[in-house]
Amino acid sequence: MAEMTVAAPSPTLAPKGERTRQSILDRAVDIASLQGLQGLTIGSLAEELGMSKSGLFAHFGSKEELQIATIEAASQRYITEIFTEALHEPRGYPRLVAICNAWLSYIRRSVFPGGCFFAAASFEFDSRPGPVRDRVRHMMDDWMHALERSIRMAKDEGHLKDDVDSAQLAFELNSLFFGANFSFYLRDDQQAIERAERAVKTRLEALRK
Amino acid sequence: MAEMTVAAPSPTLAPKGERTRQSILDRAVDIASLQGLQGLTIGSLAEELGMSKSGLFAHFGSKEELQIATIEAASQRYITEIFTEALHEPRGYPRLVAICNAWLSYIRRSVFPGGCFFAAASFEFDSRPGPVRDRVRHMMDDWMHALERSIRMAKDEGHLKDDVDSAQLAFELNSLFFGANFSFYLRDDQQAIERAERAVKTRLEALRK
DNA sequence: GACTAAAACGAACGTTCGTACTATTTTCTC
DNA sequence: GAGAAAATAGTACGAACGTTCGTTTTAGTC
Repeated sequence: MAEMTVAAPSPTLAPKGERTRQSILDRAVDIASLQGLQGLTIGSLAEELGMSKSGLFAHFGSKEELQIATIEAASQRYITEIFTEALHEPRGYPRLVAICNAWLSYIRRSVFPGGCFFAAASFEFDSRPGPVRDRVRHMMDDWMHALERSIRMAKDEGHLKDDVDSAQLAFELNSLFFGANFSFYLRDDQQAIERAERAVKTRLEALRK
Repeated sequence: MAEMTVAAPSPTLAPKGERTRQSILDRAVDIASLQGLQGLTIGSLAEELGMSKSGLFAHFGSKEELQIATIEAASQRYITEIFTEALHEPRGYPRLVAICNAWLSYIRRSVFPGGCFFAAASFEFDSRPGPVRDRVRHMMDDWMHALERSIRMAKDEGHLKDDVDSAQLAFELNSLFFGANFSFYLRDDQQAIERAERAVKTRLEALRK
């Protein structure tokens, strides 16, 4: 067969393996958000990508490593979605509101096709000790701390009352986010996001200085 | 071997099959709360109960039927735990508070060893169409409606402000419950339940008439 | 363009999955 | 306590699981 390298696939700088790995994980994240991290299987993932089980498997070495890499890939998507735009807002109250809105928008737009990857993973692995649970937990600890930090900044900027308990408020906001996910995806409640918006707004304004 | 029916196993009136079925489901509910409804397998369930796969299988006819029966069994435990005592409280505000406290107590006591069965099932099946999702959804619709009803009763009794939106408040309370489950089981946050209690109390008292 | 290393494949492993069928044991009823 | 009915066990099945291995193809380097 003639060698007709018509055009380089694209001016990608990363080596082939890295590119494939990324495309595997992109798909893995979507599947896991629909079927769970347990329901994510190597065979069906390979089939969807049109590659062999063994070829795919070689990238990770074990199912557990695939799950962990999938969590890592999902983190990146999550962080991008929730923080990227919000960080353009001035620190304090505006940024906090932006984060809340970004979260609810992320649900409405189904950034993960099966709903928030981490809400699902949290409830799937909350009682299954092991490296996968550890990673999910670590990610959620990071997220909660980031949320607390943005609340603390709003206090520091003098936007929220001084006696606001950051961890308490972060707990409440996160609960509303997960509640929105629940009502939106399981109950098909189109009002779920408005409800969460309203609750967030009411709560924040009550604590405003 | 001599027939030594020393004592009737117990003065049970239900036929054998029914008794076995119930003991299977009791165990199935616990396993599913830990491993998920997907992770609940017939083989391991049979082994734990010391019976054959086929013998167990015959009770249900399919894995899907086992899952549905497990959901049904979990509903009963749920309803008992959340409502039985609370219904002794006078209708209105006291009963609403009792339901909230029962929910949080149900988490603290790990009534299901892996955390709330329905929180887990909701996030596991929210995007997986089929009879199992339908049952989970139906159960959760019932639960939310029951919660709304108890809020409406509190309004009718004149305990809550007239402009309280029952569906909105039910959404917020349920979100806090799920949030407590999340923080308690995934993050091992011992304060999770107090936080939820505090948030519930603050919210309810703000709406009190 | 040749050489090397990385990447992907194909086939097979042992195990477990859910399910089907038949035989045996146990329970219930008269 | 005999007979019918229900419950359980045993065995087998095809498919899918995660994983291993040896081979072949591809990509990157001089």
